[in-house]
Amino acid sequence: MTETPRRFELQTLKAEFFKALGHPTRVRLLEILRHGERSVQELQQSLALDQSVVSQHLAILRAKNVVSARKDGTTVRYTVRDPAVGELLDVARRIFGSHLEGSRTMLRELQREQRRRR
Amino acid sequence: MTETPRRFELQTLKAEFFKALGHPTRVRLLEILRHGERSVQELQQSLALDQSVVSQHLAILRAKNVVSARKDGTTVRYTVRDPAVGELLDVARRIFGSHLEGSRTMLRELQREQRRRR
DNA sequence: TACAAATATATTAATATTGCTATATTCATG
DNA sequence: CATGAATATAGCAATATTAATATATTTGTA
Repeated sequence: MTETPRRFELQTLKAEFFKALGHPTRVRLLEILRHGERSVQELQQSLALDQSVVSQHLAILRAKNVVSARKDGTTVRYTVRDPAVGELLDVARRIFGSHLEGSRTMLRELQREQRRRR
Repeated sequence: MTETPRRFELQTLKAEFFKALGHPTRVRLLEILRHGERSVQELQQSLALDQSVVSQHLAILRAKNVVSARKDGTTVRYTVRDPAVGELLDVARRIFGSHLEGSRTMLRELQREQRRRR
């Protein structure tokens, strides 16, 4: 019953978790949610995105256990499940604050890619 | 010049970074590399994977500036660019250590999915 | 019951990522 | 310069993710 997950599976879990954070919209959602509970509507307004888009990304975060939902009448309020998620975001911020050369290069590349795609 | 919002791009950078960690093989690579420099060969042997598979994942980590490569004769040695990456892995570990219910559920789901796929 | 508000889910076409296998590239040495 | 060793990259089919739109579901209220 207390069978410890094999190493491989643990790493898959971690990977899945990181993958859940691997989308700009979801990062934006979490940057808001880390400061407290928010309804879908509030999130939608903050991000200025379509309702279904927001719900879809929230569903992904829910599926990966990053956030949890609480129903209150017809509105659903989301919270970050573990405050450690905030730490992840902070660490990421620090990383891009520190070795700027790398991130600058990445920025340029991202911009070039985006241009190419239009 | 239309100046694109800076915040958005920062979050895209973060997302790209997390995406780089969003694969079991890459998590495994980083769990080794965080303890010090390793050659491709060493990594390949530790993970028991094909050479080209390892190189491909290393290329992705390089592209996202997670690791850097140093050439030494015909062998290439990789290191983690920022020790903060180790912190990310630790935080992830803590997350899966704490709210076990969630991760257990995720584990079961992952296993079910894997079975379904065969 | 009917209706509106707030969310969620289904569908699907466009893109992106994976996992292979095969082929290049780079570098040291005879 | 031919060769072998260590890495890297190309090419491509199979999957997975995304974005956009349409449709459901759930809940409160008249």
